[in-house]
Amino acid sequence: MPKVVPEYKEQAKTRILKAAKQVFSEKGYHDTHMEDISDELGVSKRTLYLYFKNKEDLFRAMCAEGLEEVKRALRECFREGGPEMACGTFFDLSIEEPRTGLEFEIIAAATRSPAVMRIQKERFDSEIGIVSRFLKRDFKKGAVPKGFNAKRKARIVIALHRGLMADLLMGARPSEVKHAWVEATDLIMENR
Amino acid sequence: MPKVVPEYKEQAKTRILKAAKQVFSEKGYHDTHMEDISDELGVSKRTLYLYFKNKEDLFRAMCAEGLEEVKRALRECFREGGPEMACGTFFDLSIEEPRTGLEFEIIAAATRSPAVMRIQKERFDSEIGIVSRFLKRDFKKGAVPKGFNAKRKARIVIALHRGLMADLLMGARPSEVKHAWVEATDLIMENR
Amino acid sequence: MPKVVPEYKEQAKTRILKAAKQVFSEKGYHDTHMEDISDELGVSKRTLYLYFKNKEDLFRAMCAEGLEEVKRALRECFREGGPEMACGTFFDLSIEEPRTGLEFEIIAAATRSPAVMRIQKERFDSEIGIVSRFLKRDFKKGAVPKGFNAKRKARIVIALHRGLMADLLMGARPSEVKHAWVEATDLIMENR
Amino acid sequence: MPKVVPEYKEQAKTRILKAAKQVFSEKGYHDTHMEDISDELGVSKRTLYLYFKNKEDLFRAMCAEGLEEVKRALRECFREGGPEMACGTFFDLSIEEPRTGLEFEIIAAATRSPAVMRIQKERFDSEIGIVSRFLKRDFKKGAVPKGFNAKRKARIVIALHRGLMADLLMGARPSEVKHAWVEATDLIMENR
DNA sequence: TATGAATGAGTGTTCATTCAT
DNA sequence: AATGAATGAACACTCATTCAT
Repeated sequence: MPKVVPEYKEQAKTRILKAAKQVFSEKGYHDTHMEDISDELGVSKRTLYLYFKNKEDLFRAMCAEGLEEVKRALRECFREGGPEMACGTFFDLSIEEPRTGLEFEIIAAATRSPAVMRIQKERFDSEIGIVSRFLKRDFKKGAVPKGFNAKRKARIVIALHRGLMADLLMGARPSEVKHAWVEATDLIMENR
Repeated sequence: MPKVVPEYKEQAKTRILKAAKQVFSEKGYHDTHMEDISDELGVSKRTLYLYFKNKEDLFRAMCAEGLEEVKRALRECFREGGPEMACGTFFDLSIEEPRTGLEFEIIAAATRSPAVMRIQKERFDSEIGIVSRFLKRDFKKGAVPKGFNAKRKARIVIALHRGLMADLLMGARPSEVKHAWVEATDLIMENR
Repeated sequence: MPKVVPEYKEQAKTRILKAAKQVFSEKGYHDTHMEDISDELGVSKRTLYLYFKNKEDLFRAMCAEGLEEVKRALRECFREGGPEMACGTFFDLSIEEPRTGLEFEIIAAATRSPAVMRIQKERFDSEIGIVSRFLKRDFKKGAVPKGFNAKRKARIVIALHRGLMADLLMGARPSEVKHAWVEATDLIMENR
Repeated sequence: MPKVVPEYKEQAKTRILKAAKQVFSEKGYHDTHMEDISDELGVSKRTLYLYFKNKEDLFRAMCAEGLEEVKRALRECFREGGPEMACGTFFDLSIEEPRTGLEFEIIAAATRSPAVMRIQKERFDSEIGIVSRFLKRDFKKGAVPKGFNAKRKARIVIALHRGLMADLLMGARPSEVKHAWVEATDLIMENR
């Protein structure tokens, strides 16, 4: 069974990360205790330390895990259909999942932890990279407008999305926010 | 003498809030200890409790204080010149001041503290309100385009700004970010 | 009252050190918990941390404190009377005080902690220094024997004493140990 | 096969004890974890528990094991040649092996554990017994001096040795320590 | 015989807060 | 108004030990 072990370990790690994300999202980093996470999983506190060196390590791993998720989601949205439609799907997806301040807490944490910063920077870059690649693809189909800069447009879209998520968190009406998003992405993408 | 006291108290509070903002920005809420703030001021820890009930109270007060600052800054920018120019000034102002994750931490904190939420929501609303009022004013000078919604545009601009600030925090090149901002605000404002 | 404070702090430290010595002697370093020490004093655990950085720091301070005590005791013994008599007094003093393994634990700890090592080395050197000074003085009164080396003799006496203390700890009969000590110091001091 | 098992068990135990001595010497009792010992051996932690009830049991066994070694070494030294020479050899042997505080830690531990105390007392008695037997033998060859007490002399020699080992541990120069040892044993043995 | 996974019980340390002056 | 001293409650983390295989 020696071959099974590493797989099992991976599974265990993944399960812990899922629970961690859940609890960190609910309570925030500092108000989340290792015990909260282990309780969520139904294991002992001690067990977490078999898989992660300490709380910070677990948090970092959770951040890194999130990176993959986002990439997947973005690719999914932009795979087919034009950019406007993709943006719409992307937004709808974003407001579906439970709204937490975790992303913003991570951004704040990044300014104080080089390790988190690295992960988060990579996340931003990935997001921009993925979106800009799709934009390039889509614009190649038509006439590329003068001065078109896919990466810049991607940055705008991603930043706007992040900013509007904060609006939602602060209780803005989803319909209003969505209208803003649609109007903005239309204007940005059309590049008339 | 009795009349002087309340004034003095206000002064003292203001000084504490300034120090608090400084330290909270540097270290974040949880890693900031009351002692750090009192040290920054050169007073005793105990003194802080003469002016604020507890740490959270102090933090809330600091958040509220920030609200006024932002309003002032926004009004300053939009007072004269068209929206494009105002946006430029606003952005330049934003990148001048030391970049910290405090704003994002507050957003995360707001999701867990109704009091902070209230303050932060008010802040968002104020920002949108101020910007939209200026937009209305400016557009009245010209022909108001069909479907023009000042508040929505304001929301977009403010959200985009917030999102791009995160880019800067994560180490994006200021020139790139500024280009994105200029391109986006142009597209959004022109509404062609 | 500002001048009183440092004195008070010294007093508090001293009281803590006394309690610490008591408990460390009884239970040994690792089985002594900070709470045991604070309980002994009737203060809160937290208070100890106002005066000492951590457990190790407290232990080190206690070791250093012991150094002074030993010096005092040795000087007292050798002040008057010839070396034989001094040795007798010294020994009697040693078996009076409660027998604990603390000294040996410190020796062991010294091999793993440079800070403790430094203190303990200083202790050994002081002991040898004090005894050798007295030996020199006493031998000057008579004819100094050929090849007389006060420091070496001092080292022998101190080492022997240390070794015999272990015998006592292991339950050797005090009278037997004292006889051994007297015979040995006689032989070593007479230098016939 | 059934006959082989007990032998194998003994071998395994011996191997564990050797590793234990190694690690306990390096790190001391409390800073040695069962895992350190199993790592040293390349087996699993759990395996240790097949041979020893618990950590303390393992430590006790290691102490007892040391007893035999010391006896062997002492007998070896004193077997031939006069006492002075034996002492020289004994000392040289002592400074050869890696110097650790383990012996002193055991002495300290003995004051708190009756089981360790018993072992250590036996060790002290054995040492004294062996040396005194040799002294008796050697002195019988010549004229036994008046008041000669072999056991007492043995106690002195052993205690002095122990005391000087501490000097070495604290960084005293080996040559100085050896000179002290030679001078002292000469004086003690000659009994002029 | 041997072990990977899991844990219960416990410790040092921290911090916001209060007491007495 | 201001503070030095003190603390209670809490948390991250550790380690010897056992379960199930």
